[in-house]
Amino acid sequence: MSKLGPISGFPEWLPAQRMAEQYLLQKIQRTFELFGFAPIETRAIEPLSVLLSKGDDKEIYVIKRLHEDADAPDEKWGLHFDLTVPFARYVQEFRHQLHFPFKRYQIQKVWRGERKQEGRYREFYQCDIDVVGQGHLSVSYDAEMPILLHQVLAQLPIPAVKIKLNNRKLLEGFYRGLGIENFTQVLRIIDKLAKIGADRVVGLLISELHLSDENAQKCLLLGQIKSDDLSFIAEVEQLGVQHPLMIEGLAELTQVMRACDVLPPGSIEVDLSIARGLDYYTGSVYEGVMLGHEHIGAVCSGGRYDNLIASDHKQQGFPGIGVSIGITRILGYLLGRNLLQMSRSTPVAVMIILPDEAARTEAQRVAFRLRERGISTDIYHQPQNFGKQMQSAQKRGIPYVWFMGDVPQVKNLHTGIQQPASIDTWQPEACYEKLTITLTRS
RNA sequence: GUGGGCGUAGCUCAGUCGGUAGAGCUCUGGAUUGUGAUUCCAGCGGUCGUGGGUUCGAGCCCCAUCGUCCACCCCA
Repeated sequence: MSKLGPISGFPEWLPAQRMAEQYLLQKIQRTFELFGFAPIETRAIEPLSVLLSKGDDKEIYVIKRLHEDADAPDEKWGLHFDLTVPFARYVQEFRHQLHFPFKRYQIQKVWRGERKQEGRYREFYQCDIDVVGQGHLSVSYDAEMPILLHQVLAQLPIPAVKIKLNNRKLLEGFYRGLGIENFTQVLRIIDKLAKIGADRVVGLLISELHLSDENAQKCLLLGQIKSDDLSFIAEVEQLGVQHPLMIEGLAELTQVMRACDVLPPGSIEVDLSIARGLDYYTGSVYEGVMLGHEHIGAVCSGGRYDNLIASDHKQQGFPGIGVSIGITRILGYLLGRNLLQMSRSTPVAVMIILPDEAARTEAQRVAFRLRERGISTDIYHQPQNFGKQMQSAQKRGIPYVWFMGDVPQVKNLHTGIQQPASIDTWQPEACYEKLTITLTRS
């Protein structure tokens, strides 16, 4: 026991906080299923070769047995750093048993070796959905993603999330139309626009990538385009760049924006500075930020990947699209700033007051019956003043206490109302039955 | 990994020029001998992150180290 206390980047919550986390995870899971996604879980580890093939320079934790033979085979494993790469491997492995287009969700922990900061962890949950097609995948799925994100996030007790939308083909075509080759480098710099501003972006494009003043300006102008309607089309065309890939991207983006008409105003916008990770995205890309809390970065993100899942020699490939919700980032931030109020720190809905030891048998009989009826029930651990017992219940947020007797009574600790109650019919009021979470301020 | 800020009670922090360690909240007990939240009283709780140095004397000054936060990098 040399190392006690927290390990940096590996959060551990108190019961009330974990209940809040489970609450969010359950809401998310239910919405994923509403949209027709099926659950899977992949193992925590993958061969290093799988992780490294698409992972760029991710910080990966390598797994090793303590008593591993010195001459053990070379196969090395690592903890997965996201859920998309393991999913790609999974699809390839089980492709003959899956139905395409395959819609799946996956809610699991992932691990990254990055340095801890607010909103940034080394062990955290990702809530991931993806759709994978065989040979072809309709652009209508590109539109389903932001709609789903909005419907999931809008019902959670968190600040409003704005989803930003872009398309890699549009950007790449535009840059190619200008004769720029190092596409991903330009993306990397344009992506910083919101953070470092227009002047420094242009400066970097010229100094680091040796773009001409004119090209740097055009890249900036493209990156500065934002709109919550279709006006971005004219703005892009006005820049006078021609390229087939750009036209294609523009058309896809338009189709997605049109489909998002069902969303309330202000919940989505086109933002041509959004690039996302530099690795496998090929078309639509998404990123969501909490309004008023943009500094912690994206709380959800994703995009289309047409080449992530390698094709069978003669067969067509498996284009996919997906998004991920960073529930640990959201929750860690809100809890760290005390922006969430949980109504209780235990699932218990009613606690039975224990007058003396002789009453324990009766208390257990009452508890048995209430639990049988699906009511989370606990018995106070020792005989004590009723005041003490009630105070204890109140501190843990338990909404009701139960007084045994010839005519049993139940008291609501929120309202102070005490009434006769029967173990066969009493129900907690709906608003007190389960944990409630409220967002304070913001 | 690189650079900067900060480490004092469980939490938030004060601590003057270097002179024996403080407050609020929390927690425990009592006022209140079976019905809570308010109020009042008392108590518990610190090797001042750690190690070294300067000094008659260090929470305070110096060095190192660890932790943490911020920026870079990258991302949920």
